[in-house]
Amino acid sequence: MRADYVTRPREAVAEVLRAERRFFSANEIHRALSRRDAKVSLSTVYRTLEYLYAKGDATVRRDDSGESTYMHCVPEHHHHHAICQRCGRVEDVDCDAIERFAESLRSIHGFELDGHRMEFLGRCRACR
Amino acid sequence: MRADYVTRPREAVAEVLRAERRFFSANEIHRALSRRDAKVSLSTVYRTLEYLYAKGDATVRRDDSGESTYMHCVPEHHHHHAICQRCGRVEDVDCDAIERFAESLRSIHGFELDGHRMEFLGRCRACR
DNA sequence: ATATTTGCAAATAATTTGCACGTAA
DNA sequence: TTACGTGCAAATTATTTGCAAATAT
Repeated sequence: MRADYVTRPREAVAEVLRAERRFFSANEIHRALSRRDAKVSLSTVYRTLEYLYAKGDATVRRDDSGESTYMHCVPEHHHHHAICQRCGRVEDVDCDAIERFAESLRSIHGFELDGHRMEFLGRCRACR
Repeated sequence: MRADYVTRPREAVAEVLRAERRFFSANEIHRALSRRDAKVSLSTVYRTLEYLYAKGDATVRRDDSGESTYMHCVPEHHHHHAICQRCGRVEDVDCDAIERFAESLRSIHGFELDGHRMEFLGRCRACR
């Protein structure tokens, strides 16, 4: 893993990410920083996102167009996301029932489970 | 949508897809065809996959590296996939309970649901 | 005949990499 | 000081597109 140097570009990228609870593409972050004083090269944005992800400070998600998008996060228990298709805001969805169901796959299909992934797409309360 | 001309490239791509119940990348299909007599250009493979998808004869999935992968399918009810991480074989997972849970999101989070996506990753019975 | 697909080469778009230079520790 | 991050330009990878030639109807 990369060393934990505290640098201006890293702080700048992390700040953009922390500003809103939604997924950002490398490009969005790059453009956001270009608008302000804080110019950071696109490749550094990519490297920083990778770094933050490795550190556990960000989650990744491939959107439908295949772009990687990143969201700030704090290390926490396993959960799923409800993503608003209008404002992009992300809500966490906890559900032990789903976890239990996932486990039951083993008996239903003889499927040894390593992991699972779920996403709920729709409109949040505010955007409805 | 594209017209339903029956052509050698289309038949060839569909044949590869039908041969195994797993997701194929455009490249895999292209290489598979190159090995045999049936050479088809990579761009045609892409166009054909898009065509098959539009027709409802294939499903798409972005794998973790961001590549689009396609699997042959027949029009059927909504379900989820259990994907073997070793052989790539895909099993369908039906679960009304999960559907109901997804719907309940509306009351739990005030989230108006358009759709949801789930994937189970692990080892199938044969690969365990 | 004529609409449509195909192959090829060139264009895009997202991402990665090599390397000289700047900077945090 | 010196190990490590940064910027830039070039490379890579997946995918798309324009267009003339081939083919299905």
